[in-house]
Amino acid sequence: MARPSSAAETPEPAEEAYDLTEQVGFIMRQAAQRHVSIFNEIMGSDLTPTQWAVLARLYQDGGSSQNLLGRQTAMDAATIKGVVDRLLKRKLVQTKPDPEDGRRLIVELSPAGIDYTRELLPKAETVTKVTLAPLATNQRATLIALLKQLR
Amino acid sequence: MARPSSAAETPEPAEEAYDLTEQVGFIMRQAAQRHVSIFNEIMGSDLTPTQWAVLARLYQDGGSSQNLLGRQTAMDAATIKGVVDRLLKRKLVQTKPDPEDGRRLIVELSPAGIDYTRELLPKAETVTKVTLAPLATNQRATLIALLKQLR
DNA sequence: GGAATATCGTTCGTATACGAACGAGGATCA
DNA sequence: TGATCCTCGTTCGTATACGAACGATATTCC
Repeated sequence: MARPSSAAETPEPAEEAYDLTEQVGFIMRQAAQRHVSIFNEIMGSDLTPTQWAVLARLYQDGGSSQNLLGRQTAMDAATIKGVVDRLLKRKLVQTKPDPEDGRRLIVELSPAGIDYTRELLPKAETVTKVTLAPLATNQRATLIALLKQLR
Repeated sequence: MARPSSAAETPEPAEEAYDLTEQVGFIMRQAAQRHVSIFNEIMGSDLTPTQWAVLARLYQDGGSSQNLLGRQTAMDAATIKGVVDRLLKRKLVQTKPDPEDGRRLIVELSPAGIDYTRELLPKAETVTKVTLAPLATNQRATLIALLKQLR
């Protein structure tokens, strides 16, 4: 019962067809969208994830130069500038020149920004909890460990 | 040797401080950034991940209405319009009214778009491979399974 | 048939995201 | 000291991303 073989046949067993919906990038984009949606629901639409990243970073470690702040929050120089500008407009952060380096602009939380950030911290923790809610406890640590390896 | 208890003390053991760099959202954003960077290196800067998503989806399943296409590629109506417009300008897709529904605009690959997509398929597979390269084989399946649960 | 409702595509405004280019300031080293 | 190189902040242009509102068309239901 052997099949007749022909030169045109490809001998490879089941060459996987490209399926967009199975690619990491596509799935990760969807997961990120869901996360942002949860963020907006819980934190309110007046603060974005990147803006929160800046506030949280400044709250944790105090002020730093604008470019360094960008590196710490995973934004390039152009992006962090826009974010800082918008936080400045809302007076949640304040800036001053670095006395030790004329190129640098030090960004730090304003007193109002400190209060604002402190009040939002519990909500931020909830965002993470809700995002990870579909996973079992041990799966959450696994996911985070795997994602860290992809950075 | 019991500690004197006071009303101000919190009895909880080791309240976890909020650390931005340990939150899924932040880590996922970094992983996504790395992925896009790999995508741009391999696919060339003349095509974005979302544009590729549209081409790949149309290549797999043929034309569909613009809004449906957006849902299939995880973009809202406003976003998919911009993406389709830019692909139209490059003549990689073409549109026509749906004869069965006067509201719908059918989007499909142009002949040039079919060729273009077919040529890029191997590179798209490479993008996924390179993105997942830091992980062991079994970890890759785990990561994808976990991300799918977060959508 | 006709009214309420839903979907489709479009437009506007705002916010990331990032490559590229630029001038000003700082560091290195001959 | 001076030339070279690097870093910092800024600006421009392009591309997602999405809420909100709008008119046009379909569908549903009475």
